[in-house]
Amino acid sequence: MPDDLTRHVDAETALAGAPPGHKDELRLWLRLLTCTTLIEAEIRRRLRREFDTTLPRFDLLAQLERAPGGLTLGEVSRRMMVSNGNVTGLAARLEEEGLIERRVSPTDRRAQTLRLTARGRREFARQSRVHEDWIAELLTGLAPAERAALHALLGRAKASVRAGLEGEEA
Amino acid sequence: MPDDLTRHVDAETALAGAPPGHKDELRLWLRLLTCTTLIEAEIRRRLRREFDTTLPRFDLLAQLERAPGGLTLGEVSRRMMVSNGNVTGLAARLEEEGLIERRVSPTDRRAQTLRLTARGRREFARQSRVHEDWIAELLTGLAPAERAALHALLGRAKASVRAGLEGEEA
DNA sequence: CACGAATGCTTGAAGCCTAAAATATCCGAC
DNA sequence: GTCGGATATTTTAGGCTTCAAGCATTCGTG
Repeated sequence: MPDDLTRHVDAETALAGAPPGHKDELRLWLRLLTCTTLIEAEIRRRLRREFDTTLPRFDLLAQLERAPGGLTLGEVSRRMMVSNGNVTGLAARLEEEGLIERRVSPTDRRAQTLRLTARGRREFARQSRVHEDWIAELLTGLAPAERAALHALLGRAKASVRAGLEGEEA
Repeated sequence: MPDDLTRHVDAETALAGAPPGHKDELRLWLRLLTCTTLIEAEIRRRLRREFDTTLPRFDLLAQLERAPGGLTLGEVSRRMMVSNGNVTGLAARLEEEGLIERRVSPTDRRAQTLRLTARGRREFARQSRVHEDWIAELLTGLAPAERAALHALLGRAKASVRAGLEGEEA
């Protein structure tokens, strides 16, 4: 008879019916979270120091940069994976700073389209050039093959998570 | 109706048509961020729904659970990778809820040690059991070998990022 | 012992973020 | 046309988060 693995598991876990050994997944998640947090904190710090701006502001500008026709607040909210109310405030601040402008949609009076102003486009170009270098710099410790492998595995992880999200199986 | 974040399109997908070029590292970073954000948002949502709590609260309890002797606010702040002021407020709320207690350190009157109360220990046990299952559930789409490979690559990424952090080259 | 630097924590101002409720508009079925 | 459900946005209340400034205490060094 091979090892009796159940002897190493406490009764409570065994009774729960769930397969034990979930510590692995937990460790993976914690490491994923640590990596992201480290990079994100560093990028935030540099954005603040170099450009006196924040990551959400930068992200919103990035969304608009990629959508020359502009985006509604709702589209921005979906792409940034944040709430609608969040975008309302963010857009208000950016508009106040003259980086974006809002226009009521001609076809739908409920919706407003956000666009970069000339100044916003200029400012974002300035920021994004440097931002891209920062990211590359932080990830230079990985060989190209490692980056490719990591990208692929994260793609698998993303698919797994999406499959497990509630309210998506219907 | 509340915002339904699960329906949101992630930033990376929205970027699929972005101008090509030299953006491997950027794509990798965006995918990493997307994965983390997806999991984190789902965990936050479930914590709120099932336990009427938040991720930072849960994380702080988790830190204390792992440190039976208690931790000072500063140690908690370092382990959670958040600011001191953040922990001050978080601890105040948890203490108010009776889940943790604070005690002035006998050896250093500046420092305060945080500990779980009996109730805090019970509550965290209840939450963490389920939390662990959630994580495992979200990552079941990955084969064990994939999880191991991802864990290793993230370890490499973490090392790369740490090497690139400012003020750490000395 | 004294004093300046370092450490532990708190406070305050500002911004980020969510969920839920409220408002306005659109659209389709009758 | 009009009514009801869906959609786009804003508002509100509350929590999270940071940075910077400030207070209290400790430590190292002269």
